Amino acid sequence: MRSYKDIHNILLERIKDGEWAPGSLVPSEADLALEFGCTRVTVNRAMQALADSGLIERRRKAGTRVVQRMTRNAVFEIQIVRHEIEQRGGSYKYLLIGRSEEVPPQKVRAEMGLSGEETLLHVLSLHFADGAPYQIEDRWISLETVPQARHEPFDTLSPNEWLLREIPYTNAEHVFRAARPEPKESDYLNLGEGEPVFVIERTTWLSDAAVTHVRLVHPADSFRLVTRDQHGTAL
Amino acid sequence: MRSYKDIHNILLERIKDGEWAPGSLVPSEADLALEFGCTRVTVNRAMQALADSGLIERRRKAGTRVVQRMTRNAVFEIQIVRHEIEQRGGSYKYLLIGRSEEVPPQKVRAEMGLSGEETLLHVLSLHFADGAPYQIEDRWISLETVPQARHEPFDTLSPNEWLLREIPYTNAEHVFRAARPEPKESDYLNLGEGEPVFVIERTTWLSDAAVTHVRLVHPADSFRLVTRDQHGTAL
DNA sequence: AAGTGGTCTAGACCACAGC
DNA sequence: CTGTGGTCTAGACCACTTT
Repeated sequence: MRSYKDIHNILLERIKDGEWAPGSLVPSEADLALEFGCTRVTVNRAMQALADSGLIERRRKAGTRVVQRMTRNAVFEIQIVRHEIEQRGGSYKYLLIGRSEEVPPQKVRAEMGLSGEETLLHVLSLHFADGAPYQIEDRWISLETVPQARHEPFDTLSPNEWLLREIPYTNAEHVFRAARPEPKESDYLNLGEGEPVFVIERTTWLSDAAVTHVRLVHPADSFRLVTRDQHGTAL
Repeated sequence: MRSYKDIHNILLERIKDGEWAPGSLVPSEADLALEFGCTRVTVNRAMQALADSGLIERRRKAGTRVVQRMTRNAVFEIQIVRHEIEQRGGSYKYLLIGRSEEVPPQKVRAEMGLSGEETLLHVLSLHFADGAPYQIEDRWISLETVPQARHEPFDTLSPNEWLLREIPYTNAEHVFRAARPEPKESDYLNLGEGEPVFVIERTTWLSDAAVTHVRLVHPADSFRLVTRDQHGTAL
């Protein structure tokens, strides 16, 4: 018996091997159903999986083609800083530097899509790995969207961890950059002369309502972001 | 009539709104089928989509639970550098600096999983946006996996573009870092004093056979990597 | 043993886009 | 108008895993 996963893998091989070249038309579902001795629905499931991973494009009547555009997606996982460090066997420490309610600078307001001059919760903190500064977390939290944050001291639990626990679902936008550190940052991170920093800026929303904006600053010499993408093993 | 997409969205809302809290058990397929007045298969498709995007976890007999794991995925798209620049309305230029067959340094061999001392094709080139250096492409190509590359001059078509066109499918691994530029790089990119670089290292495979390893170096002051993740709009 | 998800079949109707 | 994909139903059997 051939499952739709089997069929998916067979079709995948044909694309990989170039048997079905990029841009070429592949047989119709009905034909493939005949070939594999199964229902059209089963073939459909296999093809939909391939379409989801972006390897084929399907249009009614026009049929199914192997994609020509060869853009690839890379996925990386954002997790709690503490887990990130502990997973590598490192020892983790958290330090709260400051916590206050302020009107954020224009730049932050723009990122979060805020119009007025509302005050947000501003939390500045440091994360350490094995005793060395690992990350500055400079965060703004919307008290309108997340009023519970007002009562959180953030003295032992980082905003990063608290938010990921509390907020059930979000959309996010990330910016990654290399940069020269600001003097303060250089100080906090205990950076060597001329050492750049790796900056991640993330804004998250809960159904169109901005939740938080954070600037994460890492020493370049000890930080790298890694992804491992396996296009073929999905499903 | 309720399609599986409708059901998917309804269930998604329940997770977003916290009606189904993280870690909680959600009703069985049979129950939901009753609620929505459709077949269990239809509910199954909706739930599988949610499981695929990582929002729920399903185990036979144990049932389906909203995930507690607090990680988020960010996705970015790898595309041809030329398109990246032209899409922003910039003018693109390509310059080949060097092309030779060499034994790569140990570090590259390790990344690509090469054991022997085989010679690879080494191509060094520059990509310009609006006349300014945008990216150094320092690339090694396996002539075993991609023998066609031997006959490519790469004088007008970049390896980046050629490979993305020719190689139908790969797995990839990325490393992102901030770094101080090497003197040569600083020279090629025409960097200001003390300006760091943003480095992407990518290795790709075609079914376990290493295809290529590339080091992409960008001036930090003019480069940022952006992702926009919409957890909810998939499917 | 029993409950839950995983998947298949056979047949059907619809939606869309080329012709 | 017709071919192709998109999806649903009703019923069935199987595969896990927990009890």
